[in-house]
Amino acid sequence: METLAEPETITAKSCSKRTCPTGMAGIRDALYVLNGKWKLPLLFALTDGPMRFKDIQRALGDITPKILSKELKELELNEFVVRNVYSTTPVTVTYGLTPYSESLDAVLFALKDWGISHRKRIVASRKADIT
Amino acid sequence: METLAEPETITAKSCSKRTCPTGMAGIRDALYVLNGKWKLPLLFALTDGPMRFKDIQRALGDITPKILSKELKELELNEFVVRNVYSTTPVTVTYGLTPYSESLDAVLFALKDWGISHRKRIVASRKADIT
DNA sequence: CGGAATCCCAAAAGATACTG
DNA sequence: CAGTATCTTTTGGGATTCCG
Repeated sequence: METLAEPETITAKSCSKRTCPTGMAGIRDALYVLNGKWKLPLLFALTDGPMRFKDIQRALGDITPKILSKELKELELNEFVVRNVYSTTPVTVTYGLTPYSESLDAVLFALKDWGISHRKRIVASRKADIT
Repeated sequence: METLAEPETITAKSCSKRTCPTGMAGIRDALYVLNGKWKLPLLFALTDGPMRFKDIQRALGDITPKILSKELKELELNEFVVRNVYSTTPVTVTYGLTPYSESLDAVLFALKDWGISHRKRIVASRKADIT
């Protein structure tokens, strides 16, 4: 996995129109790195502090070790996550967020808040259907 | 496609810990509705106003009509998009954003901004590699 | 133009088992 | 515990063709 798609040179410094190439490219770049079913939930789970492999697995519910391992590696590659190994017996490994990962906070929170309020809306409209 | 995953009843009203079940569920709910490669770019593209099918296709680059059609239907189902039909000959169809879709603005902007600055970071570090 | 229909493929994700 | 290895399934997405 690479860290980013080919860098289509972007010239504009800022964009008034929201669909300007830069804006669209921004969306796509972000999605390119945060793709898949697990990366955002994973990052969110780690915001409380480093966790061990098995604990992450439990926190995310039904992710298999294979997938989890792969996702963690990709997050490491993109410098969102650090892997720490402790020489206990048996060995202990934790995964924690990097300082750079904090740059994603706005995205994470916006997404979380929206998800929560969206669910409320859906639930409310379902009740209305019944009534 | 349904509009939301099964409504695991959430009790907590607010969360101090970021990884509390509600927060995690929020992320997953959001991702459930905004999944795939195209939904966010699509919503972003429409923020400048309604567009016709073919124009959307061009704006997104290489999306095929089949996929575009499917994605638009899902966005319609979730009340982010409205389909407008004009009885011209041949018929004209436009897709526009609903008021509810504005609730996604924070997500869209956060994602776009992050993507832009992330690219800058990558490009800068590549130059550093060369130097 | 605005799609639907059909066929096809690669990649993502899951199940299961196994190892140091 | 912290993963790896294999295998299988799913599904997202693309190519092409065709129709009103």
